[in-house]
Amino acid sequence: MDAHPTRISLIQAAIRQFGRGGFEAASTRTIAAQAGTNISSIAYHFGGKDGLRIACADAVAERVAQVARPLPGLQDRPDPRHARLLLRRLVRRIVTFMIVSPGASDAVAFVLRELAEPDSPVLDRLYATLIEPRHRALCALWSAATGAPAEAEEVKLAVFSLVGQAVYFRVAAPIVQRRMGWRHYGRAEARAITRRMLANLDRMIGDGDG
Amino acid sequence: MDAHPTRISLIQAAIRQFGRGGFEAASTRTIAAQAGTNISSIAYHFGGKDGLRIACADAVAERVAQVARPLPGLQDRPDPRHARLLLRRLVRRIVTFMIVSPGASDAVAFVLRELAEPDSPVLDRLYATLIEPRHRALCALWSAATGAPAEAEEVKLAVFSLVGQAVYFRVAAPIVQRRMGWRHYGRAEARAITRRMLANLDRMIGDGDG
DNA sequence: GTCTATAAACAGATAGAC
DNA sequence: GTCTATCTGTTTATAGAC
Repeated sequence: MDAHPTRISLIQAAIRQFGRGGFEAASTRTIAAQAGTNISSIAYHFGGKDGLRIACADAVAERVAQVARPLPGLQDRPDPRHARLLLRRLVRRIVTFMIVSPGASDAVAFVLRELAEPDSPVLDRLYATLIEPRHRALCALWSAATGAPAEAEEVKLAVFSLVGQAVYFRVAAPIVQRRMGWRHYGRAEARAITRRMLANLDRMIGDGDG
Repeated sequence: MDAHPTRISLIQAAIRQFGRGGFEAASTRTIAAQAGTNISSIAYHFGGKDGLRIACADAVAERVAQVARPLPGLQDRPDPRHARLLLRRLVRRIVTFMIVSPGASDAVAFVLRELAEPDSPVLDRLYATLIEPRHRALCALWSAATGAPAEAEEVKLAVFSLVGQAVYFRVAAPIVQRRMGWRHYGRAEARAITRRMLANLDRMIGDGDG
């Protein structure tokens, strides 16, 4: 909420550290040092390490919400061709965000770690603010593109399949890059991944019933 | 290598703990207690916590190698229809292994954590023994099914897309289950995921050039 | 091989100066 | 708000009894 510079630096450093080795592996000392401030600032601004964790979850959720802001409203139901176009645009945006934007690696790793932990203290928060609304929106678009009901099991699983691919390309980057012979994720690599994911999307949507 | 019972118990407990909160979050005390032995056993059998980490990586790689043993040899090149059949069978097997087999959750989480860490001490090992050979085999099958060259960029990315979906369904299980309204991953849930992934596979392979 | 006891380094939290 | 200093508990590693 607050735009205090120390607060922001701490959150940024914490997402990085939490994303790399996990919450418990990151030490408040390292985070504070990387943020260019003192350890006690964490207690002052967030009440402790756990408070910092929550603040990180909120920060990521808010950042993603801003990137995904111009999503078409759920109320207007586009025709199949338009829905497919919007889905393609979203896939492009997701891949671009995840692959090329700096810092996305740590943010995605942080979120996935929290999502994987069954009793993470921020799981409810992330699900309600980040996962659920966006997954629901994608299901609605998928439904408009294919004609299947938006809340059908098949549709929900299809959307998970799609985002799962993107998440994997980001999180498993070290081995993907090694297998592909890539030195890093740059524009060319992002383009190749985008091409593949768009092809997957088109085929999964098919000509109707998927 | 050794079949010493304490060794095995320790590895099993360690994979579980490493998979849940990450390597650094797991304490040797907890691991030893869960294995029903003393902390010092870790130093004795593995030289220390790092040695245990390596032993875990080898254990998972070996276990997967056993499950994936009856893979068709790379030298014989099946015709497209047969290749598609084999791919479908492999998808079934992968989902079954990941979703329903007990303990797979922790093993997958452990491996993914190591793969995500760019300078994990066991990344090279896991890549060489677990990732590369299996990815290569899948690419060969994909090639046989579609006609595309096995080492083409598109093919390698397609295979990553496919396994990425399965990994995501496993690792992000808490939110998948919440969104799907599932209480856990059982036979019915595994069947639904398998159905979706087989549909994805069929469409991605298409009628040829994918 | 498995245990107890302990060492040395590290963690997060906090009291209080400024 | 930010710092230093310190408290308390926990970490891994290890020495040595059995």
